[in-house]
Amino acid sequence: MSDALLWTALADPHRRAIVALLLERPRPVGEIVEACGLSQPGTSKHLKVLREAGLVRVRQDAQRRVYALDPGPIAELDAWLAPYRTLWNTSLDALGDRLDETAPDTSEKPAPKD
Amino acid sequence: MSDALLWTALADPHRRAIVALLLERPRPVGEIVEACGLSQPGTSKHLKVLREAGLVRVRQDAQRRVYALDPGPIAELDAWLAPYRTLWNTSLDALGDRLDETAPDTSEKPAPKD
DNA sequence: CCAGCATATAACTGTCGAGGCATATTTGAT
DNA sequence: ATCAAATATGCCTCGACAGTTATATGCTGG
Repeated sequence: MSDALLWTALADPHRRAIVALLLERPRPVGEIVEACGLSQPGTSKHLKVLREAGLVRVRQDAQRRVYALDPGPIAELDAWLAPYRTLWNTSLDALGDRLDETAPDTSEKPAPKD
Repeated sequence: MSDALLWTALADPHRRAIVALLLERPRPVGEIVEACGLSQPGTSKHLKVLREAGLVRVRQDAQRRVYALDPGPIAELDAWLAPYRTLWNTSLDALGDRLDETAPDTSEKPAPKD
């Protein structure tokens, strides 16, 4: 489908934070609310956007709704990225002076900031 | 810089189209205007957003301004994506055939922890 | 300097989305 | 049946942003 939903979903920093949270483990809404410091309805809305983008799925457990990450759409993102990856692999030398901006130790832990 | 600019820049479909155009080759503004079917000022505004996100650079050639893609920020996107890549390695390796990950010979930067 | 092309900026408008509060809905417990 | 807990939805406001037209800026040749 159109990846417009995917991009708009990930465009919001709160939603990226939620996605990062769910990368660690599935969580009920309450935990997510507390983690991202938003109101519960606001968080629910973000979760709805993420659901409609296919980024998360819900499992019902008593009154709780446990949200979990769905890797599919993120794989789509990776596919979108693929053509560009060749670009910086090949032109790494030419533009390398611009590329070494990030600290060399940023690839150790899966700790998405933001 | 903050990747918020990067995400918001790529959130717009016209801007993604421009980025795709510049992947093929650098282009002056006129070409981009014609390609994405927007007004010239509108296109210029999008280019400004892409510039401020670091996604494109400009080279002045007489009256023309030739825009070219800068792979740096897209590499940041790839870095953001990295933790999630492991996720679909484990769960659905059906689409995992494209994951050469970052090139193995990029000894310049320590390879993502695989 | 002047004319003309190519691009950027300004000012304005309409739309969309984020965030808040109040409320509805669903589920479990007593 | 009733109540409480957990989550979703409706309504509202406000600010951000895309897109337009008109105008300014910059560059080049004559």
